[in-house]
Amino acid sequence: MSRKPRKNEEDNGFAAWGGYMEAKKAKLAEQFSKVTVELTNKKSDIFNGIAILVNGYTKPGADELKIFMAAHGGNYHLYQNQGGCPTTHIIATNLPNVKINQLGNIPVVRPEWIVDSISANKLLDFKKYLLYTNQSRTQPKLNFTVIEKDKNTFPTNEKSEVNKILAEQPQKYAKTATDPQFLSDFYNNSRLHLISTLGAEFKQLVNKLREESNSEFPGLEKLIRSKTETGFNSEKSLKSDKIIMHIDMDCFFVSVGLRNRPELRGKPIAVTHSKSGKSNPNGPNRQAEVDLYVKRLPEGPLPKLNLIDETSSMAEIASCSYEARQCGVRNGMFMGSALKICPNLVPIPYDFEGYKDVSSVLYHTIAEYTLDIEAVSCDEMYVDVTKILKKSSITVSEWASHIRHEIMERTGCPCSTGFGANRLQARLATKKAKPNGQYYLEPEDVDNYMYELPLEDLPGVGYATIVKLHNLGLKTCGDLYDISLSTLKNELGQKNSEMIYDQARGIDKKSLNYEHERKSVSADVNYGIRFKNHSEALVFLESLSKEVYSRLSEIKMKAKTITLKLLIRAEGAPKETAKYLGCGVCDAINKSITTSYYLENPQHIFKEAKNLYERLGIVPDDLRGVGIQLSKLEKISRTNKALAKFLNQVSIVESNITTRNELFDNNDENRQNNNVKILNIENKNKNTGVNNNLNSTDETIKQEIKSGSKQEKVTSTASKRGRSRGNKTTLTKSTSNLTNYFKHTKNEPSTKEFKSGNNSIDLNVLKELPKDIQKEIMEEYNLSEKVLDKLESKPSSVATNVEKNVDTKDNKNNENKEVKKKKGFAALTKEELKTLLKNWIRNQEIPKEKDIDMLGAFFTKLVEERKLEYLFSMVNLLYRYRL
DNA sequence: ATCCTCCCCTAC
DNA sequence: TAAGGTAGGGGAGGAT
Repeated sequence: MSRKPRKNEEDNGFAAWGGYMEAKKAKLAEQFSKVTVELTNKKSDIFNGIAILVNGYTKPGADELKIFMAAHGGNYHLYQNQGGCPTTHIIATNLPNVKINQLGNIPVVRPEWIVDSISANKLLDFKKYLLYTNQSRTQPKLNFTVIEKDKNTFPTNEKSEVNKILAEQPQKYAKTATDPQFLSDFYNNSRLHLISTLGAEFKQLVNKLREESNSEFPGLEKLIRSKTETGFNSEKSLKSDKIIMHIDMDCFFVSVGLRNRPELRGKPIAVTHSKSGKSNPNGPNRQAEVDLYVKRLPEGPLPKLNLIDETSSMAEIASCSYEARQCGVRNGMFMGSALKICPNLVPIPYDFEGYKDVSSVLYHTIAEYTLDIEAVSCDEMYVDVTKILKKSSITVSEWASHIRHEIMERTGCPCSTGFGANRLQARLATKKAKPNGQYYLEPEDVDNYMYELPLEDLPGVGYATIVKLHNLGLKTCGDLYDISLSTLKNELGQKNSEMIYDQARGIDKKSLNYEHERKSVSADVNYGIRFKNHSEALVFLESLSKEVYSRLSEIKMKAKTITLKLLIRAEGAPKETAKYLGCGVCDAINKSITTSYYLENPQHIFKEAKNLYERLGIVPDDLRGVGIQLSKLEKISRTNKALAKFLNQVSIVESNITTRNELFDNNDENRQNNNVKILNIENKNKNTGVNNNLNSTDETIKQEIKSGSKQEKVTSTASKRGRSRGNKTTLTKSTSNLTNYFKHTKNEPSTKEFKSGNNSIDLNVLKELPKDIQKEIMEEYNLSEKVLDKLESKPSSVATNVEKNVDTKDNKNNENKEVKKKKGFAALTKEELKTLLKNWIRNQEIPKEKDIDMLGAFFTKLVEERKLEYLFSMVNLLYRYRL
């Protein structure tokens, strides 16, 4: 029964690794402490010819690695083979299965390679830093056989539906969603995806900057100083309570693309995937699809479709220059169509990294003046400049010139700014200011300006709304002045009518929203979806589940509602779409379910998505689009509060140990009082269990514990079940409850478990419990002592989900051990975590704050995921090794 | 009334 | 060839 700590095993614990990184980081601290606005000084050329792509979470993080590469002559790729330049190395510490098949023959290297190379001031051999030591540099380009090989090469989940079905795949892949590489290929090339994700990122950035702000604005201070020097004309008073600025980059993608192509300035330019303006001459006849599309449009003016012929490119124009707009070219137009009205139109490729960089500079530039920013998208925001104008006493026009000049200087891209008393007026002013201009729609001009304004210029008035308004005979905002609100309501509904009614008069009651709160997370693919059968569709659904989960976990949230969004080929629509691999004319089917538990891992999401999919009874052949949306979101506990939260949930009933600090305070007095009696589980996460069969009365177990001088208040569902309780809880009763817990919270059976009727108990957990509790459980289950003795001789390994992906054969491999440590607690084996905790306690080491937070987060996760067996054994260890 | 689900619409 | 995503506001109509 002895659970003595093994000696000297794995002395390179987490703390040691942390120290390693700290030392390296300290040395290079100045290089990444600055915001990305500042260009890092070139330090060396050691990474000449190296182009890295960072995959997933790494330490140091992607932002830091990016700066390292920039400072030492290397390239940083946002997506594979960016700009036609081959990616030479993938940097990762933890590669989810979903991404393994996407890497081709590019070596996957741990980030220490970068850090160590910089420390050594020379390029070290990356082979020593390979994430997977048996990865071959000479692997041929991704094909079926390689996928098979990869299956053996990388640790993958045997049960994975993906792998099962991959094995049944035919030898040939189209560039469709059945290709394992498809999802990343698609997202790496989707402008709309980029726009969406960047938009969300910058909203988050504003939140973060506001949170971390020390209320110092160096730009503003400098402006105030220079104003007194140069004697700007001061403005006595502002024309409205507030002055709102709307700022928008001019044809953003084009401007970024032209930074390094000055020779193209002044020409009609289009950012598009199409190079030749032509599509496959053997493609399908397009007329049938166009006809059907027109047929399904609402009554009203038709969009321009006459420019589509059988071979012109249907690649969309993401952004076009003002010269192109003069010919009638518009964003979103097909390249082939645009070329017909503008034969000189010059196509330029996307530069996704450039967009990101320029956006970042834009936001950080504004943030030097104020944080009263509402991010709209990567190239557009609203800013309350009232304070800026008051403090610096400059005019709207002076400020506009100043900030536009600064943005041009720092980004190389022009922007336009509009000003007004509210966001609507500011926004309309920007429209007038463009391109590369500024305009202040002053209060006294608003009425005149609005009267003439076409209704389609109002934000929120799009195609469908304008059709309805035109059908009512309404063209301009002025036309609305003669109409009653109720007439409008019949067509447009309550809120929309009020909004348009107000806006037509220049009124906008909505104030700027500085703190953005996410309400949903989704991942949609309506391109390249061509499935022959349900299996293919489900494989894709599984990878999409992982994708949407990774987005959910990035924002540290969990969800209660999942919506499956499908596009189905419309009746009569040709099977082969006009646009290559497009979705064609479709009907949308959405189905959602609100779950009784939190969706917080990819398995949950896939399970529910699969259910919804099956319930919809789709013909897989007709599927043209798939999306998963998660809503009813809730924040997962913040990591820095995680341990505290955990300790509230699981009160450690031990004489003096009640707080986080005391838990790790290893003084002698405490050690003597460590007569651990029982864990007090206060289950606040009623609905977080993965186990749907959880008996609700067993969900909440609260126990009153007598703990030294402290006595805690109790409300227990045990009493509802008629259990006897007093204000003292005896060991026996507590243990009963604990035993009960084991019976009902088991989600998936562990590898080693004992069945007793419908109940099962994990022997490894049992083994970790205090002896007296063990005894009682064993009595209840009629287990003999021999069971545990047997176990004692074998290495302990509880098969929890936490460990499933860890390849045990790697345990002897030091390099891989180090890898695991970097992944955080969730990826450590039980033994490794045990050793880590043990070392902390034995060495009387006070763990680093971040380690404690990480541990707390990990424990909280275990509670929420109902991996209580694992949790109990870990917590128990904390006490045990203190004895 | 108020909520929920399933849409539709709009914006970038 | 081509990369037709994503979040949020809101309405209709049924459930409570």
